[in-house]
Amino acid sequence: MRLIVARCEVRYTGRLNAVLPNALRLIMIKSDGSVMVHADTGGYKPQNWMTPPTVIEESEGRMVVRKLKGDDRLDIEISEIVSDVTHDMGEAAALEKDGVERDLQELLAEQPHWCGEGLRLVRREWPTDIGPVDLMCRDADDEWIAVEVKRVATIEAVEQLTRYLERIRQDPAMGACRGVLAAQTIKPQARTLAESRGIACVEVDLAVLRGEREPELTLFA
Amino acid sequence: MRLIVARCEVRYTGRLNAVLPNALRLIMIKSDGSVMVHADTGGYKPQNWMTPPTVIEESEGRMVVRKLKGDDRLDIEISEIVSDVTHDMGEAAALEKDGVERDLQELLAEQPHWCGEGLRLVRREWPTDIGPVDLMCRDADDEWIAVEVKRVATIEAVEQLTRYLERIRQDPAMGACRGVLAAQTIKPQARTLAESRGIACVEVDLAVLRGEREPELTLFA
DNA sequence: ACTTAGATTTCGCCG
DNA sequence: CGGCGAAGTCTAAGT
Repeated sequence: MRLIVARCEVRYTGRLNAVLPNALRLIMIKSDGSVMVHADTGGYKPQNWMTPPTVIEESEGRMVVRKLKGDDRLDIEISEIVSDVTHDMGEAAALEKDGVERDLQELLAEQPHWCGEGLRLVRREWPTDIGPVDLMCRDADDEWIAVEVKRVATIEAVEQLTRYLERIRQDPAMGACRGVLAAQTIKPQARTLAESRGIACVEVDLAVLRGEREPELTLFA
Repeated sequence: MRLIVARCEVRYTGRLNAVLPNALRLIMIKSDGSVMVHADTGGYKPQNWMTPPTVIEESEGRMVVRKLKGDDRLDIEISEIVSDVTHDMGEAAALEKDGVERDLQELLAEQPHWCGEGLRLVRREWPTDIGPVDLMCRDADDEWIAVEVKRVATIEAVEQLTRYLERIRQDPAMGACRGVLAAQTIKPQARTLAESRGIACVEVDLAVLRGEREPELTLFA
């Protein structure tokens, strides 16, 4: 990884055009060809960048980064170099995440009763022609239930599930299929829209699903 | 800006849990409190990070970054420091962009005929109770046309325009309002859904709108 | 303070 | 390789 602290002006042309006026910034060049231009503020995001695969040309006071395919182009004009160091970092193992939507879906697939009493799983990722339904279940009366799983459920999740239900119900055998929206958090507006469309809402707790915590019972029992 | 190259192990707990095994990485700390952990590959995105506002505690071989509000927490355990430098960068002027959705909307507002023959603009950002329609126009027959502008139009853009049309048509005077989806790129599924709902699709070219390029005519005229 | 919509979204999976 | 959906999305703007 190469770290250059320099006074520079940066131009990006490609999907749009963008200009960074001359100022002191960090230019980070990774060994995979990624180039990022960071200011000392602005958090997280580089002010300008190019993702691999790239071709980097360097000449006196100038660096041109091109995308291997396409017209994207980053022009860095360097007027003063404060520091320029390179570090060999070797391989860094990838990030291991836990608690994303997929984990939630897996846990609910194992314990579908959290989505509704007496539910049993028929299939995960039930295919429709507009995409897969997260969980397809049947209840004690053998009625079909389509479950959409989200970490945070917004109005869009309700629209998504509505589209699926529309398609599923076209099959006469599943004309009575109901919808359930299961999420760690359900936005109030999403809940309102869902209920107005007859879609049930279930807020689930990851720790409870894992048996690490008791489910909260009625507050004033 | 402080740049630390170090062998470290990083744990994030908050919205989810994530672990980065011990390896050589760059720890970037901006003066606004942003903390990013970058590997030498992986482009653009830090492997782990915390956006401001943060509180940073540092002790021997350990750094704890907490969000000022909330339970988010980054634990960096440092086993070896290769380099640790700080640079005063001052202020860096912001990025100036050109070619984002707003520019597209402005250009189409000036030349609404690209959205349909004989169209004239009534108003940009036409207000409805669920948000503003990008462009509201009338055609040669004085019929209303609601235009949704996107850089890249997905199925969500169609849903958005559909919601607007639903509301607009509740007004008896606008009961026949038509919808047009205008974008630089329209995804196939979005086009299919739009057309099945009677919404017209128009792909527009920024360079053509600016008169920098001739519109492509029929290929085999 | 909270919500909504855009982004050079990026990223990963699956066809 | 393209399309689609998730993301610790992030970020800016509006209410």
